[in-house]
Amino acid sequence: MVALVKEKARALRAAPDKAVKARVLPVNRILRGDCIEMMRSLPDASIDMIFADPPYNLQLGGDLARPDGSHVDAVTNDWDKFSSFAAYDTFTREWLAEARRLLKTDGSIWVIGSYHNIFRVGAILQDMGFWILNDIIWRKANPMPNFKGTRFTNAHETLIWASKSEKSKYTFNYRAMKTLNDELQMRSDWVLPICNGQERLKRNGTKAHPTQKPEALLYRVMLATTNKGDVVLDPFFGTGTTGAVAKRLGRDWIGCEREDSYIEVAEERIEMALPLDESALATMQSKRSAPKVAFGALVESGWLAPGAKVFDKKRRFTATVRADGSLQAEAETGSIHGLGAKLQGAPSCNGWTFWHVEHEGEVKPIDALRQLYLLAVED
Amino acid sequence: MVALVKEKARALRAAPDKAVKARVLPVNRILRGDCIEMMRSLPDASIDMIFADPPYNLQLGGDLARPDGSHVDAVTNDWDKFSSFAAYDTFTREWLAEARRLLKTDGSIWVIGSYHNIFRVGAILQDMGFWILNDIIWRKANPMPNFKGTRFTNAHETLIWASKSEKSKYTFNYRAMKTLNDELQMRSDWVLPICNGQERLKRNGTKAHPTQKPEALLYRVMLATTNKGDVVLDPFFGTGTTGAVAKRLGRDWIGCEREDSYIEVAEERIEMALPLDESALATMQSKRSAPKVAFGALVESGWLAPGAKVFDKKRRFTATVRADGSLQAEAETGSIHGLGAKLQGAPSCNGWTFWHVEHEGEVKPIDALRQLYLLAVED
DNA sequence: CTTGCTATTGAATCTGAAG
DNA sequence: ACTTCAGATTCAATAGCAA
Repeated sequence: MVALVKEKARALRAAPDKAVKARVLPVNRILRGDCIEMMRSLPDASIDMIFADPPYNLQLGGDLARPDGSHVDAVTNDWDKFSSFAAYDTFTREWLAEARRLLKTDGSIWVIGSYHNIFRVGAILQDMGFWILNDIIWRKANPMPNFKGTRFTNAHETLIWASKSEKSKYTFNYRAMKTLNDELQMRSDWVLPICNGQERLKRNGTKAHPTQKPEALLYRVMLATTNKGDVVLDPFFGTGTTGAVAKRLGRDWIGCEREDSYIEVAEERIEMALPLDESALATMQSKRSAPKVAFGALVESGWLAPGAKVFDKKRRFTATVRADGSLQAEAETGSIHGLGAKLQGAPSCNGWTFWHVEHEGEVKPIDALRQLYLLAVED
Repeated sequence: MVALVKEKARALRAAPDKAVKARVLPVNRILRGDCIEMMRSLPDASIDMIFADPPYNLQLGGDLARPDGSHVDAVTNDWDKFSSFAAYDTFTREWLAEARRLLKTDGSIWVIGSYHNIFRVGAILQDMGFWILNDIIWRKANPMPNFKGTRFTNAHETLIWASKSEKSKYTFNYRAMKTLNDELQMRSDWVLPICNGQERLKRNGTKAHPTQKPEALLYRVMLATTNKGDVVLDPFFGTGTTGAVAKRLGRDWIGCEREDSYIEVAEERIEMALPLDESALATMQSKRSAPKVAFGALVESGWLAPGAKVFDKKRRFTATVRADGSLQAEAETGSIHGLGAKLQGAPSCNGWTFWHVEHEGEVKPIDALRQLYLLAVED
């Protein structure tokens, strides 16, 4: 078994294309069984992102009744019972160790929980060398009230997003998140409704799973921290929200699940999920991934003549464009960035937005010329 | 010393009236020195509530500059430096052990932190036998942005509220909280602005303390979980927000603080604090903010599928919805507002009223979908 | 006195590819 | 593993000053 796993890992590193991935990884399938054992069958460093919704260890007391006398359907399943915090910690370390082995160097992991378990999970993540990137608050738009009036209404859950290590070059689709949030940076608190209505899966008229997560939550997680074609693993698959959203978003997925009844519901659900087509899947790209244009290219191709004057917005500084794309301001010379930084006495400067020109009677940053150049060069 | 402490504890249990309390407890005073040593001088089971704002162990890297080149004034104080997680844990266990000894059987403790430290604090609290009652999210109305676009904006801090044990008959003023929240149960997420403006204490023109907490936060904590005349201890007193609010609410307080400069500011501040009348309370506690709806939220939650077509009223322009909530019209992409403006050649555009969809056989502005979404999401 | 513009600032684990 | 350098990147609130 171990030899097989190693061979698979080699294959994956050697040629990570689609066919190879499908051959060495059981992609888009549910692995039936204990998640730790199932993870052991997968090769090292093969997973891009892990989403985990482990048991919360809720420690509920007796039955809970609403003020009208009706019974509250609490999470009382065996899988949520642990004899002690120590037992829960052992369980957590075991599945996280496998998760860590499976993650690629630049991969990241999400874990969701409540105050019952999330502090233990977070501390263990840190102890194991994961690097916390954010803690995210899912603020429930419609939480269950605190019927007895003994505490604050528990109206949120916490997600931890962590990279495999401090050095990981993790995926974060900043532009897509900013777009999704009406052109403001996406914050660490997310307002989303809980999973109910049509979305809530039923079996024989009752809820198929006690803690089904809303697809909107997974949608945001996956859009933010994976790319198309990435492999997402969910060790506690349940009714397959992760798989359904992954399929819609063009990501590959692997799920681990013990309970036959959940697997059955999940398979049916994912079967029915429709993948989005290419154009709908596209997201706003960050400038970082855009093709680079050297300032010199604008000079070469005549968008800006050598000898032209550029200046900062307040016209405190003026410089002359030289034939090689460098700038000169009195005795100082340098690149658009370097000279801008030098003149301001700043550690760095984005010359594209710092320097301006007069173009068609208007003052514009030279970045505007770059945009025009790019449009002209395309096709 | 130990004998004296025991005698004090006896006196306190025997006759816990005001005069005795003042004789055996250094009430309404700042204890100058290391918090663990200072706590050792106080008698067992003498404190009703502890509010602690310990160092967060931020582990910051190098300098950080804003996009405009200005410098971010980070927390670089020695008191926030620890050599490792293990060292931080040891420190945490030590001060929490004293805190636990000082707490009355039915007392409770609040600890505030960020993802850097709060998971460790929470796990240690549980290991020591404290019983977590809620984790509370302080959603900052005006957090510092993520200047480099590398993560989600860190827009909240976490508070843990725990009783001394599972059996504690802790104080929770349910009615007061409900009144404060417009007759709705107070939730576990609190929207409050950060401490700035007039409230932010200055010394020689610069902030007196790098991490001063807003009084509104302490106000809610104390109003919810203490009664008038209770003794509140703050082991990390800083500039004395806890003391100022305690005085205004008619609670007694004890603070521990090492730094002379903080003590000086705190003493002056508390001296000036006046008991506040009830009517002022309503204005200083901000109501729950109506969450704004981003167009992306409609996409995430399935009200509008990626790939759907939107168009202006006269159907001059058509665009396709993409996965991140951006729109695409031929070669152009952008947000609902930005693309609307671009296509019309207008300086700006309200995308909510400009773009329309077909919904239930009718053409409606997408704003109508937003209204439906809000109705569905409201409590 | 009001309105509008600009500058400042807040618990921050804050770049990445090429050489 | 190191350095170098192009160049990407910010939201809300408050204070101060000008009009």
